[in-house]
Amino acid sequence: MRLQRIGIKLVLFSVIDGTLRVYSEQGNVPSLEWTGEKSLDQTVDELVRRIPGLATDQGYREQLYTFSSTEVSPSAEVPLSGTKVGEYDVAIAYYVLLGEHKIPQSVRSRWIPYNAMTDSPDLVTITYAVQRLRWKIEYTNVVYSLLPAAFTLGQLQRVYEAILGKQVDKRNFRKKILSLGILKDTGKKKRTGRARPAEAYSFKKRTLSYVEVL
Amino acid sequence: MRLQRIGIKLVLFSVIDGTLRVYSEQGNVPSLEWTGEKSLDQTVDELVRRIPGLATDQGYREQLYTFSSTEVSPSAEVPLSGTKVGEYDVAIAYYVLLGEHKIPQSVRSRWIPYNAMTDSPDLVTITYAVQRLRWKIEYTNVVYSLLPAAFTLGQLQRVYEAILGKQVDKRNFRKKILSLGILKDTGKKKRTGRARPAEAYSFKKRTLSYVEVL
DNA sequence: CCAAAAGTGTTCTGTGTACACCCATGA
DNA sequence: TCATGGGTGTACACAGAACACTTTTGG
Repeated sequence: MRLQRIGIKLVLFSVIDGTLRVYSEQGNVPSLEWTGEKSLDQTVDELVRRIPGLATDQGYREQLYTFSSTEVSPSAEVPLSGTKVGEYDVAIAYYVLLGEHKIPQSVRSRWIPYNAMTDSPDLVTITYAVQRLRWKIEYTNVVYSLLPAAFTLGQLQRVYEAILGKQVDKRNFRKKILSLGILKDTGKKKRTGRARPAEAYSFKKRTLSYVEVL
Repeated sequence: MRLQRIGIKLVLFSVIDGTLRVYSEQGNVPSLEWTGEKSLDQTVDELVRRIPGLATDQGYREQLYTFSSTEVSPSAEVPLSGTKVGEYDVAIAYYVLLGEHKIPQSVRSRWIPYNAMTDSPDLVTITYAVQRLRWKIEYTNVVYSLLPAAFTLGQLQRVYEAILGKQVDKRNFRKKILSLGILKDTGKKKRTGRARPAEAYSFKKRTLSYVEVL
């Protein structure tokens, strides 16, 4: 029985300055060997805690895929050709969503716009993570994890636009998002720029829930 | 560094006699320890080959999830509470789709209707696999892997109904499936029951392709 | 002639999408 | 007063869903 090295890879997302970004050092996504001493979850926690300025127990987490360095068969989910698992035989990839407000200014230089990661060895993982995230925001309330407790519809829309990579119509966006019934109006106002204050909303639930598409 | 045991679990699906079934022995889904000597893919192959009456390189395969026996954090994808990974510390689950015509009559007794698996220790895995399969047939042509090269629209509809667990309207089903443009009319006829022969269709592509929802 | 499955259209409803202007505020 | 973002309604196109009868065949 050959010794296997199992790694955990973490794609950390945040929407900062209206741009979807990932945390990266030297073009790589954070990773850690899983030794089996702790659970997978605890290992992911540890990986998050190692990121400058972050605590654990923050944000939304989801397992993405388990990549194998020797994978050959066609996979429906992930375009495997070109997949790098780096120094590991198997890498279990996760993504985590963090609100901009939880990331100290001082460490934001390591948060890179995801579409500037084209040369990263982790490109496949990142691309797949973005795809999964795009799917997820369409039919769940996950974006709660990228926003502060209270926010304006404008802020919310900018988060969606950053993730989807395209602009959406303001009126249609509001109509749809309000019809989903996942937001509650706080009755307060909030100013985002230097212009007119906007109504502040919050999520009814700040845990993942699937949206009634009816 | 503690020694970890990594398992591969396999949910084998087929639609037999109009019912979605999984292969099971004593209520368990096939599994195998992954020793690291072969790739994950090769190990899955080996697991398929061990099933009575089956060859490898058959059907559609997709990785589902990597379960950890010590998982505690809430997962969006999979309801983890109650997840059993059996004798392993970590289990990587896959599902495979096989056409009824590839399964010898003599071994069909081990193919159990999926909704009769309520007492299986693999219930969570199976349930999740069914959910993923349901999603997948909505926006891809995966069902090709559950049907012979030529089939009638009636057969196709019965496969959909078995997977979705509900009946669908014949006219609406035909309208939609034909509009997707994934089928081609063979010009031949095929008789399924003892009644009027039906037009035979085949899939334009028998590899996974995503369907243009327009 | 009967049982069994094949085949075929129309109507309604709801959702997505396109689209333009006025309002409140701070600088 | 100007720049900035907030806020609002309508019309059209398309897709999903409901719904019933005739046809072809073998037994």
